[in-house]
Amino acid sequence: MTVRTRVAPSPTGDPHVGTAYVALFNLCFARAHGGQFILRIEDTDQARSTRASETAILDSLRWLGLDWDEGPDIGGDHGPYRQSERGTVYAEYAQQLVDQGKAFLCYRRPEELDALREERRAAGNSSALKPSDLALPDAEVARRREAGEPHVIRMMVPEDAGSCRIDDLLRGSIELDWSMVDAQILLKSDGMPTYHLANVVDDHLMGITHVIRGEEWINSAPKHQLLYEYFGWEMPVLCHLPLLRNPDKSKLSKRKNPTSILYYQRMGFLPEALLNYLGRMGWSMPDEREKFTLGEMQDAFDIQRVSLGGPIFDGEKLRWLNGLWIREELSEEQLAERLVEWAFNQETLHSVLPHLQPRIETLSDFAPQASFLVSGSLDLDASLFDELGTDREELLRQLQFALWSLEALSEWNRDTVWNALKSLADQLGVKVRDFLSPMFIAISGSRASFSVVDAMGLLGPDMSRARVRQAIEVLGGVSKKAGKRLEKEYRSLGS
RNA sequence: GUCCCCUUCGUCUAGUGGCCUAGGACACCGCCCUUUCACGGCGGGAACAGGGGUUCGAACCCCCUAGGGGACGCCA
Repeated sequence: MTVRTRVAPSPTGDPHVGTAYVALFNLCFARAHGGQFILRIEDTDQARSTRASETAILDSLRWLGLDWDEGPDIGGDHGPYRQSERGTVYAEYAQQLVDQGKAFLCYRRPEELDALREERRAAGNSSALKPSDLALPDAEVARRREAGEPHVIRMMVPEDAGSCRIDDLLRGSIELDWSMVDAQILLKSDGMPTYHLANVVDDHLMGITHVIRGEEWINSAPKHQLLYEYFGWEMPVLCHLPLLRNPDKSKLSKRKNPTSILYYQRMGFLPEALLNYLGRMGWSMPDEREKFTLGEMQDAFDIQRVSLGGPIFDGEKLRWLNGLWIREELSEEQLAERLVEWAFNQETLHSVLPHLQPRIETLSDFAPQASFLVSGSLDLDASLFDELGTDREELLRQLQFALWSLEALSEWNRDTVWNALKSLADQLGVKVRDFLSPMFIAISGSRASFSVVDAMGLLGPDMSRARVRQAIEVLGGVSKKAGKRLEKEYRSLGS
């Protein structure tokens, strides 16, 4: 048995807890059956894939204590999609399907696709585009080819009514209508495969027998099954895990909840406890014990004990569990080591001292002034903001805009943060100084602190964003309606 | 809008037809321990979404309704 987890680095490089969640279950399933667990980076989007985001997620998984097997070499290391050589392998498979009439070249332009989808949706049906919808007169195809217009390769899909049966390890058989399945692009115009093609080809070449992934993939299972049929390969067993949710039950997203593993690390959670908590999401030990190690989970693992209701990732119990680990599993010696490792080490001190040495008069000034750097959520008081003399609505607007602009940053350091905030302040016509003062409070909890952008650089993206989010809450929050209005205004800023 | 998945205390869950007047954990409340606060101990309130079947018997099986979620990209 061989199972794998596909890891898609996020555009901002945040290693997502959902990734760790799926990886954990894959690992336990594989190990419980004496099989192999492979990790595979999946990112065929050249525009956003970076080596840094790959490293970030891999490091985070390692920090959690997850380990994986090497897996067969099917060409290139874990960043194969950026190597043109590897790209052609997928192109060859796609071409093979074209030759067999199971895929076709498509010269449609993006605007045409939009129009076609809108038309279908207006007619009251799904927006799945079929081969017949996409067909162009031969002459037009020839014209576009001659003109050197880009094309993609799409897969053929059934056009008539009927349904496709998918077997799921947990849900039994699922019937999905073919009408929902569009002529999926297999090879993009840049020659890179889409996830769907890469997924099937890789899994086959790597001898994957079981695919355990998030529920969000159920709807594309027919495409994958069809591809296996087209290639004449054996289909792996599918298993769809429930999705981790925000407290409002929507799919766990960083807009509503901290989702980055780095955030939890920074918050001072032990990797064992976080992993333990993830193991309690939708799963339970046969004896219902709350605290267990990865090893214990592996040994007791039974995929059938996964419950299907989407669990809400809610930090309260995680905190309790983390406390339990600190109290019961760590000796005083070990706890001291953890603290040093976490923040109280030479390196961290050295990154802070340049900012604080000029500002302290006694050594005892240090801790109070640096405390916000090693705190989780701050004890923020709304009245601090009031002293600024800006009304709350305007403060909320500025903080929300700042948050959005910080959320969009793919690289995080004092300069990128400063550039983002500076240009935002300019666009809003606010003096940087005035714009930054509420940020000071949000980040440090006080009006007097060293440079807020330096502080954000030290705090890192997750904690900084969380602090801004917290400030917004303390100031009364942004209502759904106001949020929409602000979003519109924010979007118009750039143009 | 269309299709799919899901539905036990506020939250995480146990439960796979009789052991269920539904068990545990977090959170909450009360008491005890204690120079404070935590920790710990003891106790309390709190749920089978609704309606129909099937069955001697249904939280568990079937159907309908409702609610929630997901998917519908040259993202993964």
